[in-house]
Amino acid sequence: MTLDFDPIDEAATNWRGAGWAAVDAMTAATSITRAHQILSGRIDAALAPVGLNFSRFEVLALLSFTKEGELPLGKVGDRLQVHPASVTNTVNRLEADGLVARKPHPTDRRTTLAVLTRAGRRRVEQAAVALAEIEFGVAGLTGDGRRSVDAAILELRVAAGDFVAPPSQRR
Amino acid sequence: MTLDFDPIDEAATNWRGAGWAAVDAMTAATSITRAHQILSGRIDAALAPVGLNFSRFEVLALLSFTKEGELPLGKVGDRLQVHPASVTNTVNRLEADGLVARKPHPTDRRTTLAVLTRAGRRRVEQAAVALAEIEFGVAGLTGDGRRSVDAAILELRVAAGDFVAPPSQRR
DNA sequence: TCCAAATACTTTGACGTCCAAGTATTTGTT
DNA sequence: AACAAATACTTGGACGTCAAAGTATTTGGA
Repeated sequence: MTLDFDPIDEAATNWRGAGWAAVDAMTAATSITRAHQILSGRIDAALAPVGLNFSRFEVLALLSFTKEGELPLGKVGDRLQVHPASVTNTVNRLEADGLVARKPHPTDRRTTLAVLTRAGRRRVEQAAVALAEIEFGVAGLTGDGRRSVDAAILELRVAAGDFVAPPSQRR
Repeated sequence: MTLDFDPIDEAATNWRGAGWAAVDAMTAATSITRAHQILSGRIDAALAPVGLNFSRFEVLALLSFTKEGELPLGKVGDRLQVHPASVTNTVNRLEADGLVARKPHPTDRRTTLAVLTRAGRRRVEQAAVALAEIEFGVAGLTGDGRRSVDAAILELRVAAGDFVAPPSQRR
């Protein structure tokens, strides 16, 4: 299945040949798309034995960082930048596995809290270890590569309005 | 919805606080994941008025680069790095829209060819223009940023075995 | 005080992706 | 020549994502 040429390089050549514009933008977008494919495959493979996928892991990790191990579902969606319906779905599955529980908000009855259970806390620790072992799928990226990816994508995220204040200090 | 802090920066702080390893790998992976989210949202939005999504566009573009405007479904999957079942699904929809047609392979009866129709060729041209207009969603990335993303991800793709020969010359 | 608008979550449905299994055909070996 | 293995595609099922609509509750004015 391995090709004997760089498919992105090839695509760039084809685009130029067809007289299509924005070739450098196309290669950047394609690179990012392919990188995501690679990472997500590796990450889900590493998490499968632990009984999680990346979405579920992200929710558990987020909860584990809070003081009480709980957060309104809406906040979870905001922080992870996913659709409310996806949060509902993810929390449903985590709840079915006993890794989080739903709890009514003490003062706002519209709101539901996701609470990390003891099992959930154990599980997220295992998952963090599993992910660290595979370096989050970025094995192959050098330190320089990682930093330049972070920096470049920071521009993109800021331009996309992910957040407003300048980053305090990215290390 | 816009946060007043960088969520990835925040995550890095939390990970360090929890004593979890591979923080720099985590931020790189998260950056790429988020970048993909941003791009794919912008790209699909730009393609929707044209009546395509990115997968369908990729298939049409690939076909348009071939001499005859046709390719076996398996080759399509190889080049676009997607699962055979996804190719079947995508081609089904393109066929329903009259943008490609299926045709038996002249000598190998196991194989099916996807052939670009005249409507398909018109459509892919429109889509290419629409994508160029939004710079493939990477507006916000400078030229330097695009080049460094390409270069870094090239390492990753090579390490992942996407292709074997060294890139001829990535500009 | 009252009520329209905003907010929070869930439900339903359309799509997309992958895996696993099934069918058809070709290849490679004996 | 015969047949097991490989190849090519499709089908069906599990999951994930989002959009739109529905329900419940709270907010902010008039």
